[in-house]
Amino acid sequence: MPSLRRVVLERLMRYYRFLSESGAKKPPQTITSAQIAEALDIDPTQVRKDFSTIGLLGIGRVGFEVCEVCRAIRFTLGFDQRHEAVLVGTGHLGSALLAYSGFARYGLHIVAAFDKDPRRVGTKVAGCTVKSMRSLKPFVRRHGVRLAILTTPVDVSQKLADRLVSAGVKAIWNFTPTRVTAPPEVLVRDEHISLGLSEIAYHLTHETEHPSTPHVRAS
Amino acid sequence: MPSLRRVVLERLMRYYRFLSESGAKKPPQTITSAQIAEALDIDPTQVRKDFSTIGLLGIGRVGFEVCEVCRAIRFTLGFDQRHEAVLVGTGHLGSALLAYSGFARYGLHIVAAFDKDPRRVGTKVAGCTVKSMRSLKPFVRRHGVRLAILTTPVDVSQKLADRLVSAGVKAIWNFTPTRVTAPPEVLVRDEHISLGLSEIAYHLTHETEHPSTPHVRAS
DNA sequence: TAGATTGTTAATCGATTAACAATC
DNA sequence: TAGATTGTTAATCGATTAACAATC
Repeated sequence: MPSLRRVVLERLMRYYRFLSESGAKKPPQTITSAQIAEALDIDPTQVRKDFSTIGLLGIGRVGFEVCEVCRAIRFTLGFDQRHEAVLVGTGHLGSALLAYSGFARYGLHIVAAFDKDPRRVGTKVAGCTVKSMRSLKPFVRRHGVRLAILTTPVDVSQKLADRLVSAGVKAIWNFTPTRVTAPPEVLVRDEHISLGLSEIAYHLTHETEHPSTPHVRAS
Repeated sequence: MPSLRRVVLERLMRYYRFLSESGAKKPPQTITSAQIAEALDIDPTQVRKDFSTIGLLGIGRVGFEVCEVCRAIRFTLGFDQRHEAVLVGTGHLGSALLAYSGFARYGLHIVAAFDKDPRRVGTKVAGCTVKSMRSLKPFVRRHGVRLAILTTPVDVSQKLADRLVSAGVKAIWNFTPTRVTAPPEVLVRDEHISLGLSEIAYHLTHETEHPSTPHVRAS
């Protein structure tokens, strides 16, 4: 299977969230691409194409089996695998992520938290004991952790990333406002809140000028 | 000026962050599109095209004046305006956003926080007194607030959005994992963390299979 | 069977990149 | 002036949408 583009992965996630949630309420056995498209504001052809990309075949005149779709997406995105992560920076955002219980259903488990502040080291955040930065690299090595979540305040991001990469992580989920680079084989996903802000601020500023601007949904 | 696409707005934000940060250290008067492109991993032509879109002209053989670029981006994205926002939901993530001091430089000011939990109402979070949900609509109306930040746990998002829209907000910044819809003139920007997770989980799952996959940077 | 829905190819659309004359 | 850099048009690339025969 060729490697999937980011836009496709994100749509797969949206399908999965929609189907697994609505399935929880009242399980419909099957669903058509048109119904999914309607709910998520996506073109029905796009839905069928995405499904076909991950090897899902529908049934003519009927649609797709919800369970089968969910299973295929879980398989493709690797939700049934166990992904262990370390989190660095136990400020507000770090605590929020530690406390978030929704990750487990996607196979993500934060196994340790680290902080530079000695007053925080040893305390518990969301049931997770905060470790000192000194123990970061050995921990990652010893446990073979492949994902690091960066929620440090500022400016130390790149150095931290370098250390993590040399310790062996294969992906960095960067919530700091600083850009981070890594070798090609290490995925860096930036979640800069300021990117969202650009769209918000622009809209609020120009909203009165262009009342008829067609609505473009984010995400 | 025609309305700018999301990708353009996000690139403008990245230019702005880079130029205003690097300018803080050691102010170079001018910078070339190639230098910006190099730093941000963007095509130099793209940089020039974006600048030309917002009416910025460079100087042949020299490049662009950093201050002028920053000013033009600030003007276009509306950072010099004052944007007031209410925040709904003072859990971990809500607190993190309230405590984040970086918004002000983009003109964003969170003027009030609201929570359903009576035990939280009246307490202070990051210097902001938490108000009851009953007072949300009147507050938005009275102060003419145009942006709402949603950091509630789950499932109440759509109802809340409807109330906020009827109270007059023009944009919703949605950090909840639930999809929210609004009339065309109201911008909804979703910051679903799970979308990022799709890319992370996929990479971690398939990383060993495709060691030679070209590196695509996020953000 | 008839008709709704799929799977896929072709057409369109938009965004990115290349090329290059104009400019300082 | 010579040469580096811009601004813009044209070419490419990729993603989305339309069309429609195949299918259940």
